[in-house]
Amino acid sequence: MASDRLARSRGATSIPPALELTDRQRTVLRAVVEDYVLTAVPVGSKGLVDRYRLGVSPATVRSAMAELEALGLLTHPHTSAGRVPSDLGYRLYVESLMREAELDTADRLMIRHQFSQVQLTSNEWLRLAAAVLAGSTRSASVVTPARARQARFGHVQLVALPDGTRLVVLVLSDGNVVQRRLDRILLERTVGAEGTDQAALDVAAGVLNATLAGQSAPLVRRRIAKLPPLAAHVAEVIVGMLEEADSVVVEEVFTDGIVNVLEQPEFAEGSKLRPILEILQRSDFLEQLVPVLARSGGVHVIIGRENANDAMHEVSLVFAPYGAPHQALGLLGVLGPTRMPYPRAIPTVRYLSTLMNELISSHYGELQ
Amino acid sequence: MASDRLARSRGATSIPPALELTDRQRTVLRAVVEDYVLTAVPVGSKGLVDRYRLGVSPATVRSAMAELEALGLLTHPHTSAGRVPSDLGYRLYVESLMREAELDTADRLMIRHQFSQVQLTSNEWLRLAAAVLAGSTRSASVVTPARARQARFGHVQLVALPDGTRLVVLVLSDGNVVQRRLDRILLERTVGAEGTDQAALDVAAGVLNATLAGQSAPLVRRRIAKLPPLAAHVAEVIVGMLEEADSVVVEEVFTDGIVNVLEQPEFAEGSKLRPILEILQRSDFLEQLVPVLARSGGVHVIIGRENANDAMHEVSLVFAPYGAPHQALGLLGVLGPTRMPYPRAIPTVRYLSTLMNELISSHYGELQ
DNA sequence: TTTAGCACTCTCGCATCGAGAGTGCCAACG
DNA sequence: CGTTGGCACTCTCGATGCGAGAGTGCTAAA
Repeated sequence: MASDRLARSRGATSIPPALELTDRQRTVLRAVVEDYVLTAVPVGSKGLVDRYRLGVSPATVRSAMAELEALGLLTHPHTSAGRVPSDLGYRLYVESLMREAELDTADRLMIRHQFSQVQLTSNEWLRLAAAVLAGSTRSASVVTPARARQARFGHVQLVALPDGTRLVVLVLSDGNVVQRRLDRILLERTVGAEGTDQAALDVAAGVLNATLAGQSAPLVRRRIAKLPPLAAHVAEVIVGMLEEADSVVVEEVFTDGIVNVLEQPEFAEGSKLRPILEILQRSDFLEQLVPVLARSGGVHVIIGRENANDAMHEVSLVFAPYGAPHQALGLLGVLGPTRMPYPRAIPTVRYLSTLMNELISSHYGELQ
Repeated sequence: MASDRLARSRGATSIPPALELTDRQRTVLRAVVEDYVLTAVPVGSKGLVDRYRLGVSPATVRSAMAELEALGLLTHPHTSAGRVPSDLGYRLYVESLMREAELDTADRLMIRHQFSQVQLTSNEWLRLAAAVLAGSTRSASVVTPARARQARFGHVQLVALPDGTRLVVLVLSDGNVVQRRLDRILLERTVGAEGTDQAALDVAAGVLNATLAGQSAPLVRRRIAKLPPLAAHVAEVIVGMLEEADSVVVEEVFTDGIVNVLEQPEFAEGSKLRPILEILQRSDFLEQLVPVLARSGGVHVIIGRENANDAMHEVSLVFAPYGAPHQALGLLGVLGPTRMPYPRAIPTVRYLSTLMNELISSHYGELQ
């Protein structure tokens, strides 16, 4: 049950199947992870016994720690420091040791209420999602708009503005709206100056709406030849708009809570948070995530070096897709130090993704 | 000529009118500022003479430095360190000592070319502006979309989508497009289920376009009573859309180059860049800037403690408005340490703001 | 199998110290 | 009289050394 909602991004660091721990080892590992996540200080045997009422002596804990270290689940910063979980240790913790801290009902209600206050189609919606994620997990959060993997024609409106410009407003089948201005000179060259008043535009829009519904860029292109001049000209523009929409996988990134990360002691040195800022500003990285998340839904956790990106050795991601299945896909998640409060982050990301799925499908109705 | 394009945000730290420097003092101050901006190391008399061929002995420079310090233009981190410009020193440098480093023609052409590649109405345009600013000045950059201070009705289209939803696509008179979904239940309650097909919507849109052109939210509201049911219902929604547009001063912030700031030695300690991140994420601060920039166009430079915000003692801003005069107003600029390459930043911000003005007015034509 | 004891190791904080950079002042010079 | 060289003085910075403290690993006993 844990494995279906969590997936590793690379097999390299997955847990060896033979890795079975004794009860004591499991208890100690759990305590070490939770203490270290809380305090950011390498944890020693003495303190652990004190704080977690383990009912055994420090010496016993020490030997358990040594075993866990031999298994690669804990590390030693140096001879005489406490233990710190390794990436593999976190992985094991996340997959089978952790007790998830679900959001309580009051939180859920409040979040739901906030979402009901803003328009689904506005960017405010995504900003809100980012703010909720960041606030609830005290990490940096990322949300990208939900987009169809292949843009399809939904509905077009052609608008003649009083200043003479002609506007194409295209509603994609995933509900997104894109617009583009028609070039005056090009327009006049193809159809002559006379035939582009609002009436003529309405006719053309009618033709396009009747013939292009649900078509992707290449299919629209194939129809162009059979259309009357004005409609054909607009259809060419529409092809461009669809192609542009296809070419962008992650068009915009909404982010919040960078300051949360800044406050973590591991990022006190400014240069350490460079990789995080880069992720948040460049969408390349998130784009790599899209296919992974699209394939299997649910929450994905990527811990430290499990990440292919070298710069992100000390960063963990907790991400989930959202959107309408087979229709539109967006990403949301949090990122912070590997020392992340997973028991909080995972349920929060999961809740938000299901909530947004739900809101989308109830608003859009049973959009074919 | 310098004073009309640069304005101080607060009079408190303005240069005393009686402050007249000898030629030597001016040369030394300029050299100190430029050396410190370059190296981030407090500059001593010896090195200054070596690097800037001042033609006098270190002792002479020392006495000039002492005079400048007495005038409040330089400071001493401690007894035995070199001199560092004070905020006032930077101010004087910016206003009368600096030789601006204009962008060369190749740069201008390249920038212009990049802008010609993207749609004016898309966010890509703003992202590009932010990227250019950040790249050219090696600071963090900020760009906000150009918005009318009061939203006015431009043109409306009502769209019946195949899935049954009804969409309001409103083009504001500043060229921005906003959209909202009509609530099905509310809609049926006011006009009955039958009268909302595309034909009926077209009629209503025609009525609205004929009566509401150029109207602001309160004026639209006054007309509602005289409209037929469907048009009246949509008009109410439009009032909401206009009011929402009015209520947001800075709706979105496009930013780039945070990593540039991160690389500056004064921000090596992570916590130092907190104020900068806050500006970039919260729009409150930028909103305060809007009225200042709107009143007098041109490039504004705010240096360190000239800024009312306490957290920004070590940060300088170089900002300019852009947009169509009396129509739409946006902000763009860079921010970095007070030790900023002003001779580069100021011309870049100025060029970009005039370029964007130009592009906007040529695209939008003579939009009354 | 668990526990207590103990020697050992390594970090961290603190104090010390000398080198180096830079200043301010003064007397001499053109 | 402005400029310059000389010189004593101050302060930071990095290296060094040292002791306290925390934590481990091992071993022998319960």
